[in-house]
Amino acid sequence: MNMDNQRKKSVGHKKIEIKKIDKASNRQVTFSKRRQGLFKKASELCVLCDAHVAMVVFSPSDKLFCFGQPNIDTILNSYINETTEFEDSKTSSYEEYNRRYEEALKMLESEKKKLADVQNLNKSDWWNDSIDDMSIEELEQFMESIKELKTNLNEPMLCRTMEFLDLDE
Amino acid sequence: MNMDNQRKKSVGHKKIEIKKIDKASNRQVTFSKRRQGLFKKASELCVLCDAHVAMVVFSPSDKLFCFGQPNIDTILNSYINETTEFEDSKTSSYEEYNRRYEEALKMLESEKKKLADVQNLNKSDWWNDSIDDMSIEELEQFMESIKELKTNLNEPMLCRTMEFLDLDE
DNA sequence: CGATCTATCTATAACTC
DNA sequence: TGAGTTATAGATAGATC
Repeated sequence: MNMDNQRKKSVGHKKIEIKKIDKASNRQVTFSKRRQGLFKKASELCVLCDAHVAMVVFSPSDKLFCFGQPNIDTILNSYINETTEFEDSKTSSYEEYNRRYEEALKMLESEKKKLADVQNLNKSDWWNDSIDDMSIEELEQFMESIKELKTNLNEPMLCRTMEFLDLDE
Repeated sequence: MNMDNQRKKSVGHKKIEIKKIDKASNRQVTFSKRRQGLFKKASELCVLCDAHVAMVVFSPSDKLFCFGQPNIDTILNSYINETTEFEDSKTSSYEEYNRRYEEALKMLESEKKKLADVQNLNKSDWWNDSIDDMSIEELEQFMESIKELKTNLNEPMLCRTMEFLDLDE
């Protein structure tokens, strides 16, 4: 059965016991490979099943890896909201403060982002941005904008707009 | 090679394409199985490599599943500390968390206020403004905007834009 | 390190009960 | 539905470069 062991380039992978890998170098290699695999599985789960996954991984050497589909912070936010809803008064104060702190931070981040967005929008440079950078939602909103704008346009303006859209190139 | 197909109890698993599973029941089944598999892999990674993993999963029907080794909140907290600029990530006292929570709340309030101000300042989103209020220069600039925008629009978007401008009323 | 290889092990798609 | 079965697809341990 293994008479030709001598010509095998590799023994293939052996069954391993699930316990901490002793040798640090091996542990690091295995971590890299399996972390990759884990993220791949997570992304497949998202695509196949329309699920949302957020994952935070600290390596043996405490390096940070994240995965988030569609967006890690959004999902963590949902998680925090969902869990704080239930366990309002029965969690320990420590955990409770942790949660509320996290929540506040997340909201802070989100508010900052909104602020940045608004300020950006008002830089009056929006028309120079490539639409390639727009998300679906942004595009939808953009279409809505165009539509509403139209109702505000007077006749001459509309004509000129049409011209521009139609003519060059 | 497959002469005894008729006695196979199962065809085994077929290669599948990674795209959203159409049939909802299949999607749910696949979700359950793969979610289990994902959590198992995560736990193996933790044990084998001494890693820390936190995972939050929302099913297609938005049911929540969590995984955390050693503890999901601890890890998420580390993640938040790591990704935010706060430097003292190893404080752990109750008072410290409380202080930071209050601090975050204050910042949150301030950010919200700024946001409100900015939005107020620009109150009307531009597309809701009547063009009656625009100066000649603004109108010229607006036309230039439309023109430049057009060069950035892809075909489908342009069509939809034209539709909107053309259709109603 | 990190990429590649390959024999094996493991996860799982389709099926049955 | 949920749990079990089977054969195949996919992940990966150990080696090599």
